[in-house]
Amino acid sequence: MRITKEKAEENRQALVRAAGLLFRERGIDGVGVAEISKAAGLTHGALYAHFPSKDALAAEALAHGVERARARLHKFDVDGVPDLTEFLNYYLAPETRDNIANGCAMAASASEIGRQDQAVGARFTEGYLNLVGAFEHHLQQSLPADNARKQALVIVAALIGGITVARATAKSHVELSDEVLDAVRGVVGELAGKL
Amino acid sequence: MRITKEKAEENRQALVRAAGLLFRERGIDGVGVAEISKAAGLTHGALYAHFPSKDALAAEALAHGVERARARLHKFDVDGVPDLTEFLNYYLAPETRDNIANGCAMAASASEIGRQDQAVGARFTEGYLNLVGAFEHHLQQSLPADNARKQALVIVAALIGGITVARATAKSHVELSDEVLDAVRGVVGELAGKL
DNA sequence: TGTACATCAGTGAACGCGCGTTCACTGATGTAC
DNA sequence: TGTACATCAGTGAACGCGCGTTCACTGATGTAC
Repeated sequence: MRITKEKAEENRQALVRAAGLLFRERGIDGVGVAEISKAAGLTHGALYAHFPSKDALAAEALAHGVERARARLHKFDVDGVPDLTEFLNYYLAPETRDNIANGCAMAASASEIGRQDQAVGARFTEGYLNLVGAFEHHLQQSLPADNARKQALVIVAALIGGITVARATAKSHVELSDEVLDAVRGVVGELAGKL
Repeated sequence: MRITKEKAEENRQALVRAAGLLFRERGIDGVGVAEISKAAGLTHGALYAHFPSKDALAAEALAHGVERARARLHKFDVDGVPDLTEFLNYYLAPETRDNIANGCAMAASASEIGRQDQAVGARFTEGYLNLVGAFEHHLQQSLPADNARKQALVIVAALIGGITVARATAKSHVELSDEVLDAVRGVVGELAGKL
C-alpha cells in the first residue's frame, strides 16, 4: 500500500517528533521502537523504512529537539536579539521542570548522551554551542571575548545542571527543587550581568 | 548451601558495589540484574535474597555512592574542613570525566533520577544537600547566610551540569569538553570566593 | 490522455535474545536441648 | 560438649514479556511509453 511522497515525509516527521517526546519523558533506553511507531500512527516495520536503527532515530530526534530549542530562543527576540532574562525565566520555571516532554532535549537526556552513539553526542554538542553562542554574544557587550566565552560555557552548563537537579529532587523534596530553580535564576542572571 | 552471616553481608556489599559501578558506567536502565549478580560473584536469584527488587538495589547503590562522595570530600580535609579548591580540581578533572565508574554517582545518573522510584530520588537529594552544605559552610565566612546558601546551591548544580556536559561532548568534540571543565573550574572557583 | 508496470512505504509475523522476577530445592550454618 | 533440627543464603530452571531487527508480502503511487 504505497502512499504519496508528501504523506511519507509527514510520517517520517511524526516518527521523529514522537521519538523526541517519548525519549524526553522516559529516556532513550526507556522507550521501545514499537511504542514510538504506534505514537506516530505506524507499525514498527515502517520505522525501518525511514531509519536504519533506533540509534539513528535517536540522533535525528535530538537534532530536532536542538532545532526546537533554537527556534524557542528566538521567540524571545527583541530587535533581533533574544531577551535572555525571559529565556532564563522560561528555562528554569517550575512548569518547565514538571513538563519534561515540552522542555529542553539536552537537559532531558544529559547524563545518557555520553553512553550513546557518537552521532547523538554530536547533536548535543551542536545544541550546546548554539545556546552558548547566544549568551556569549550578549556578554561580549560588557566583557573581553575570552571572559565572555568562559562565562557563557558555565552559564549553559549551570542551566542544564540546574533543571536536571531540580527534576531529580522534585519528587522527594519539592521545596528544595523550587529553591534550586530560584537560586540558579538569580546567580546566573547576575553572572550574565543583570541581563 | 547456607553460608556464614559475615559472608552473606560481604555478598550484599559486593552486590551494592557492583551495581553502583555498573549503573554509573551504563545507566540504571542499561544494566540487568544478571550482570550485576555475576560481577558480584553470585547468581541473580541471590540478589532477591537481599533486595526485593532492582529498584530497591538502585536506591541502595546510589546511597552507597553518596556515602563514597562524602568520604571523598573529607579526604581533602585540612584542619577538619575540606579544601574545596582541591575538591573542584578532582571533580572537574578530565580523568574524572573519562573514568565515570570512579566518579560522582549523582552526576553519572543525573537525568535518569527523575524517572526512577522516589526512594532513588531521595538518596540523590541527600547527596546533593551534603555537597551543598560543605560549600555553604565555607561561603558563610564571607557572605550573609542567605547568599551563602543560594550560591552553594548553584555551585553544586554547576558542578553536576559541568561534568555532565563535558561527558556528553567528549566523544565528538574533546577540545570543547576540556574547555568546559576549565571554565567551570575557573568561574565556580571565583564564585566560591577564591577558595 | 490512457495504459502497463516498476517502485517502495507500510504491514505484521517471526527471529533470537535479555529482561525482572518467582520458586522448588540444596546443604552448611546457627541454635536449642 | 555433642546431637538433632530449623533456618535461610544461594542455585538454577522457568515464567511471561518486550526488546531491536528482519523479511516476505501488499497495493497504491509514480513513471515510462
